[in-house]
Amino acid sequence: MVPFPGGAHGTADPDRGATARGRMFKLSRMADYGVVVLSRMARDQGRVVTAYELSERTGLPQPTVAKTLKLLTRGGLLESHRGTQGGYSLDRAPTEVTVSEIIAALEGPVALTACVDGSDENCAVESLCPIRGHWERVNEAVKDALDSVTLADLTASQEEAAINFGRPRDVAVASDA
Amino acid sequence: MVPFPGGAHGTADPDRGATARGRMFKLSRMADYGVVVLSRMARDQGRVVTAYELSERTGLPQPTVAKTLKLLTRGGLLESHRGTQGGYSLDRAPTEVTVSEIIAALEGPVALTACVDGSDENCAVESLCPIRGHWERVNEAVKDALDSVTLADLTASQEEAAINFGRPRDVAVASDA
DNA sequence: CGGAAAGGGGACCATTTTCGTCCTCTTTCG
DNA sequence: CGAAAGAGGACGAAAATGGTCCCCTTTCCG
Repeated sequence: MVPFPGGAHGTADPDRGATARGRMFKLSRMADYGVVVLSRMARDQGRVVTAYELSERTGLPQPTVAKTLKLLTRGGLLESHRGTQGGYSLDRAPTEVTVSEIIAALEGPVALTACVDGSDENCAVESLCPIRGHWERVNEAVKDALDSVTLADLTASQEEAAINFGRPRDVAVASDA
Repeated sequence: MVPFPGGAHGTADPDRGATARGRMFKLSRMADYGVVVLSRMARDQGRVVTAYELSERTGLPQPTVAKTLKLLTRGGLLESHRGTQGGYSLDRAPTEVTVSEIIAALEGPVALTACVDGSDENCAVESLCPIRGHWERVNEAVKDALDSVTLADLTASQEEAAINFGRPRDVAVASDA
């Protein structure tokens, strides 16, 4: 299968010599698509675009883009217009859309472990479990972090980003908080 | 299989009516184990314990605990002692161990998308991709958040937590912005 | 000096998630 | 009323995760 290798940003990375296998906080590919799509929409903010047009413009497969758009709509990030001449529009300014919302729309609400979010069932080590509920602190921290970054932040200076393709990532380790 | 239902905190949660299926930032179960194990070790800080003892004390299966301990050791969070009378010890104070480190040891370094961490390969929508490198900001934010919570924070007032077993989750996903 | 108690490092398999696609229904414009 | 869109969900293939096991090395102790 794999219609376009590695998705939007290439997750095809069979082995890396890291400490452990994966990548901590692996953002789902859907979320990635979400941002790509939203960013593209931000360029003609307010305008109504169809899923098909967006798929063309982003280079992502149409069915996937459609799915993404549906989820973003449910999440309250897009306004949908049905019927002929329909499509989707971004009615909020990119500065008003947080990454947290985007991810929440595509992956569900923020919650790290099961015992964080109200499932009081089957904790096999109930009596011993020393954490019980303390992941919430972490949860909060992450949520706050995600709330602090907006779609606009991600979209900003995209030209620059295009130019710097292949750059050493000096950008990292910015903000203090 | 499923030797002990739902792992340390119970991930058995077939369906929830949330916007999307999953749980944003699903922390891997390994990380959960890691914290459980480390917390238990923190109780007799400095003392050397065997994987077997820890498995008994936490209620988690021995092989899994062993694996977890190995990873934590590689990650530099534990000191291991081989041979008879060997075991593991926590030589840093719980206040000096960040959640970020724990997760990194068990899941790999912080990185949200592939194009964040220096892999400049196969971005299917290279020319169109408006983000290219801007996830780094998010990445940073999350990393910082994780750096700000220590093992001590998670372990603190565990008695209290035990009492609040089954509480309504007012804490979760609170904060506004 | 040899055996038993530990940990080290992987291989391996089963289960769970994720994701990408498709199909059918509803809405709305012309 | 018909065509162009979105809504919603079912499904199947592929990938990630997790849990176990096995064999090797180290070290203590008799």
